[in-house]
Amino acid sequence: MPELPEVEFCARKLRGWLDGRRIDAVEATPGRPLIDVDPVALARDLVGRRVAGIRRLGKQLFVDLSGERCLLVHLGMTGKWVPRAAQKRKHARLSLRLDDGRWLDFIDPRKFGRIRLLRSAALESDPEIGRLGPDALLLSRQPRTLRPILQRTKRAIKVALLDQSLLAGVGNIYAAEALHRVRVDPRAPADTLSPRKSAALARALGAVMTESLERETDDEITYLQEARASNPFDVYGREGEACVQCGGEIRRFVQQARSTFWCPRCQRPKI
DNA sequence: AACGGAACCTGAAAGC
DNA sequence: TGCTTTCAGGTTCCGT
Repeated sequence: MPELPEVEFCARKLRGWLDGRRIDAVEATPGRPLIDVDPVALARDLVGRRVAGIRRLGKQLFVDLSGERCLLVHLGMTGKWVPRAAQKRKHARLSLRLDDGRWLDFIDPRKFGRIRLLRSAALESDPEIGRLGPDALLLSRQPRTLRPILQRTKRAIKVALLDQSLLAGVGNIYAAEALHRVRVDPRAPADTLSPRKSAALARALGAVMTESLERETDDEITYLQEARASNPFDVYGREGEACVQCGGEIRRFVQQARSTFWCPRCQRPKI
């Protein structure tokens, strides 16, 4: 599923496909992932605009457009942008024809994505955007800045890492991977991590996300649950297998209604 | 504030 | 084989 590295990968691809292009035609299907947007009105509002840049904050994508507009895109669980090959892909929800004649399709089988068109001036005051914490990848380069963020909550560290208002971009997979790498119990209260562990965790988050990003070489990203994907992770999806760090058995439990994978042997509740 | 649970969605995989 | 159930997880919302 798209977490920060997958969204960053998407942003980089979009820069190549979209940046500087003019939108000449639009096709959109009503309902999700369009939120409170009439497809016809959206098309009318998009056509003729030129793409001024692509930005990312956490899992949010910002396609900056001429005329002080911004197309906000959240990939949700299954969203991805793909250049159209022979014909429009199944599950295409929004399609853009660019001034090079090519079509770009946003496909999203499960419709968990979100797409909105906003005035640029309205971005900061938007509740969804304004609430986001600092970007996790940027923060990982200032490892000591994580501690004060974790000090703000007593919730379990795994749960805190998924809170986008504390830190933007970390999802279920990378939270588990980073905690495993620094051998922190996912149940440990966030505010009990020492300065040393907090900094190590920040670096581990940066490392696991960067490594994932470097694995992406194709034009189209393959999400983990899709048929062709093999599991590149140390603990995620590896219940019952041996821990690569200590040989212990990887276990799974449900935390805040989602799976947490961990090694009870090397991720001890010490802190 | 924190937490559990449900809802939103569909396809793949597992179970029968 | 074919039908049914379960599971996946980003986000929001609701009740406790």
